[in-house]
Amino acid sequence: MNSFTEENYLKAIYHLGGAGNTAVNTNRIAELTSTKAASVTDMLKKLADKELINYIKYQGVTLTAKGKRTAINIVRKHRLWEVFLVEKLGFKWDEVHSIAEELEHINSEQLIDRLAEFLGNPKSDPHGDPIPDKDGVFHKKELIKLAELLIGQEGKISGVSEHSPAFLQYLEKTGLTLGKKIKMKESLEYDGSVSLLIDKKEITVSSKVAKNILIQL
Amino acid sequence: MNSFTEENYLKAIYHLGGAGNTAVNTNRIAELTSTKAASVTDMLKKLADKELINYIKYQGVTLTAKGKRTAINIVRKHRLWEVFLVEKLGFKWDEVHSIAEELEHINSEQLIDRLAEFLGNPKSDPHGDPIPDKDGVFHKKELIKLAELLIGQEGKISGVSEHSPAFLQYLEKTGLTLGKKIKMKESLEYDGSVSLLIDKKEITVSSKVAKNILIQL
DNA sequence: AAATATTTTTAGGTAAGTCTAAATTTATAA
DNA sequence: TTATAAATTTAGACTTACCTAAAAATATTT
Repeated sequence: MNSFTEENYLKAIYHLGGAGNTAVNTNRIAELTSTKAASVTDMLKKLADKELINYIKYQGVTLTAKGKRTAINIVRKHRLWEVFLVEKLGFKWDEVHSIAEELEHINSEQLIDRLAEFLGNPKSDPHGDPIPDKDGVFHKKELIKLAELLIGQEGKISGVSEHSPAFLQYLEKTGLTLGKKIKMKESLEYDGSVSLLIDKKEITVSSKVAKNILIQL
Repeated sequence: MNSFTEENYLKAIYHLGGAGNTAVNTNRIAELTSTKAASVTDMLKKLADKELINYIKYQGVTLTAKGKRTAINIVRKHRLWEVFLVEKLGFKWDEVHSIAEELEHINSEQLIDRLAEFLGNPKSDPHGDPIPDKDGVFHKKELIKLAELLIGQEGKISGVSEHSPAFLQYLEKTGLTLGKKIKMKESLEYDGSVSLLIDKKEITVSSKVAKNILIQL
C-alpha cells in the first residue's frame, strides 16, 4: 500500500508526462506538489525502492509499469468522483477539483467499481478529461484545439486543457460549455482570436481561450 | 483544522462517552484507537492545548463544547456516507464501516450538506444509528432493547448496538433486518433467550442477540 | 494503613515527510 | 573550454504520531 503522499507524487509525475519516455524533472515535481526540490529527491528514492519509478540521479524520472498503473488508478478515482460531485450532488465544474483531490485517496477497489457503475461508467469527467477503465485503458477519441479548427468546420465542445476556476467560470458565463455544438467562422491572423457560431449567435474569443477549448469533430 | 489522527481520537472519546460528564480513561482510548497508552497521553495534551478536551492528568478526559461539536460532525459524516454506500452503491450493511472510516475525514462542509440533501436528509444510518443534523442535534426517538420487550408487545426493528460483520450477517440470514415488525412471544428465564413473531413465523434468539437488537415501539 | 496492582505519565527514541543551507552535478554562456 | 548559472542532491534538523521502558500516581487488597 502506498501512502497518501506517495500517491500524490506518482500522480504529479504522471501529469508531468512520466508515463512516456522523456524524464520528468525534480523541480517541476516540487512545483506541482508544492514542496521543495530536496523533499522531492527524498521521495524519489523511496518510490524507486518500491519500483514505482525509474530514477537515475540528476537525470529525472519516468514511471515503471507498476507506477503507471498506480497513477492511472488515482486519476480514474479522481475523475469518477468529479462526475459524482457534478452529476449527483449538483456541484459546478469549477468547484470539484479540490474535493476530488481528497476523495481520490480513499482505498477500496469495490467502492470505485460500484461508483463507476452507479455513474453509468462515464468515459469522461466534467471537464472532458478521459476516465480510464479498471484496467487503465482510455477509451476516448482524439480532441483538437478550437484554435486549430478550419473555417467552416463544425464540432462539439468536449474538453478543456486548463482547469482554473476563473477560466471555467468564464466559459460558463459565455455559454461555452461541454456538449455545445459550434462552427468556426473566422480566425484573425492579427492576434489569433477566433469567431464562432454557438447557439446561432456569433461570439469571439481570444487566442488563449481558443487554445484551451477542445473540440470533437 | 484538525488532523486525520486528531479526529480519530475525538471520535473515540465521543464513542466512549466523553460528551457526558464522566471522564474517559486513557487505556480505553488506547484500545479503541489501537495505540498505546503513552501515545494517547501525548495526544491528549495536544487536544487539550487546542481546547477540544478537558484534561486533568491521571483523571481522564471529557469533550469541551468545541470538541463535542467536532466529534459529532465526524459521526454525522460517517453515518451519511454509510447511507450512501448502502442506498446508492448497493453495499450490504456489514460492509460499509471501514470505507466510511476513511470517507468521514473528507473535509468539505458543502460536500456533506449536499450529500445529506442527495440522500434525503436521513435520520438514521443502515444500522439504525441516529444521524445528527448540521447543528449536531439528534432527531430520533428512544429505542429499547429487544430483550426488554414485555410479552405481547409489538415493535419495529430499528437499530443494533453491535456492528460486527458476524452479527450483522447473522441478522441478515435470520431475517432480523431493519424495519421488520416483530411481536414478543415469550422470554425464557433460564437463559434469557427470547421467542418472537416475525413475518408470521416464530423464531428464538439468544439473550446476547436480544440485547443487541433495538426496537421502536 | 501498608503492600501490591493497575493506570497513567514521562523520558527517550523511531519513521515519514518536510525544510534550509551547503555541496555536487549538469547545462549554458563567454 | 573554462567560467558561471541552474538544477539536483546531501547533510542535518524539525514536526507529527507512534513506540518501549521506567517512574509516578491512583486504586485495590490484605
